[in-house]
Amino acid sequence: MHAAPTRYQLAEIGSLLADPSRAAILLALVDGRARPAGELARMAGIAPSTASAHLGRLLEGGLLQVLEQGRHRYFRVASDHVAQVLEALPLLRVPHACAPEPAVDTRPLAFARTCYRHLAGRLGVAFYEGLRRQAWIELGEQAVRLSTTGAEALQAAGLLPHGTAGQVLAGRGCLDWTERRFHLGGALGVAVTEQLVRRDWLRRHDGSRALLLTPPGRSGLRRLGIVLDD
Amino acid sequence: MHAAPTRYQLAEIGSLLADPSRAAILLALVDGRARPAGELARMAGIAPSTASAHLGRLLEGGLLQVLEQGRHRYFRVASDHVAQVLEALPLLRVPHACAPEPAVDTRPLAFARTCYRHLAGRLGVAFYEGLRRQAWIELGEQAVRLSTTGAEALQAAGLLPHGTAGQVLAGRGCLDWTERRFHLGGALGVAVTEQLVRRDWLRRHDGSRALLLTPPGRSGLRRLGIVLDD
DNA sequence: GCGACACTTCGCCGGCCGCCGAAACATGGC
DNA sequence: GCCATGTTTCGGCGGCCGGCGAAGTGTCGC
Repeated sequence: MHAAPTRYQLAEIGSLLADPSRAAILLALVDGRARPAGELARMAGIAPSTASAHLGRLLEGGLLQVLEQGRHRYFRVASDHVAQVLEALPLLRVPHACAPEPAVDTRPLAFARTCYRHLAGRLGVAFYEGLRRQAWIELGEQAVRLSTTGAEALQAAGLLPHGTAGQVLAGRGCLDWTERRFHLGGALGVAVTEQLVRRDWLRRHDGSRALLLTPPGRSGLRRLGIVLDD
Repeated sequence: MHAAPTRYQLAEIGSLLADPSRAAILLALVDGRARPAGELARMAGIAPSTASAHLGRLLEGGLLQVLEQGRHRYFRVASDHVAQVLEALPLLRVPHACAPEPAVDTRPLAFARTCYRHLAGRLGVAFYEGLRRQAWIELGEQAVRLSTTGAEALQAAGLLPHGTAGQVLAGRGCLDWTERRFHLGGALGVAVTEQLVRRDWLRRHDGSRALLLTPPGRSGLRRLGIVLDD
């Protein structure tokens, strides 16, 4: 069972986030990819020795996982939960009244990108809406499930990974910070997004979280009843 | 619009949580009550001057609000969002595999308590289930709404505050750390819980978050179709 | 008005922590 | 084996921050 949090637990988590360099490392990892220590040091703008210390603390604190491969050590966030909280935390300071400014449209990022490891941006919202309109997903308390017809449709389109036919994949609505609307997150969102990339409907834009919609992807999505307004 | 979080924003939030005394202050306030500075100093075990500095920082950082009343200053958390995140943060360290231990039943707290300012514990879960079974609430992506029949039923039972007849009160499913099931949170949960206390169906146990179910409360809830299994 | 009280501001101290460079350690390629 | 590369360990430095008590500001009650 979860105990009620103590001041020390809370402070320890806080300490892990409290340093700009550690925060930079975590933010570099929210896209879900695993990166080696040296690269993270460069991204955070600190010496490798310093980064090593930070990574050790984040590891110890359970926020990161490490994959050892020869002389490299690849780090990634320990769970979706971590990425989710990292994206939600800075919203605390905006006490609800976040004026709906029209916002500069930072093009490719606003159109399609990964949020943690699932599809976000305008395309992510359109995808989610398409699923919902056709009753391919069902909404729960804080979760989203594929309906029977939805599972069949996505399976037929090749958007579900192999061996998940019978499984119940749970997702969650994830609020988009550019669109202010929901898109599909959670394990289901990750699985579908991976398939979209694997089938080359979407292509990763290297060095960025942006995603490029390919021509076959565009027509494939249209066949699935997903409407893009541009 | 929300910008993508920067390392500095994240680090600043982290810094606010990083100190055990500040964490103690925040945890003392998660029940949603407003407390004066001196009391918080005692609860955290620090000198009033030290507490004053901490409270200033938490205020500045937007995590707390202050209500000035004469020579007292009452502090409370700035939003439900803050309390929600405070309860969720320590779960980060448990990397998902939280073994479902039978758990020591810390009696009154497990039966009924406030979580932020809404009803939680076994009674909270039963209440939520009762509403759901009778289709008095409708589930959305991350929100919960009263259905028309639900609004009528709660109104008739006197569990909605005055002047909210026409309003749409939004709630949310809130995962219970003792029950591992959902109960009713958000503005709707707070409003209903306040009415439950005001009508003396529930009574606050002073100095604790525990709530006592009174005999009229027990029969009232039974009339509402809420089943208690004890 | 004049204490009592609640809280804040100020100045000072001590410790923790992040930073780096140098050196050590490990791995892979030749 | 030997060098190049990736990463960690260690020592030392500097700054930040939390702690307190004393003094200052504001409010209530008589």
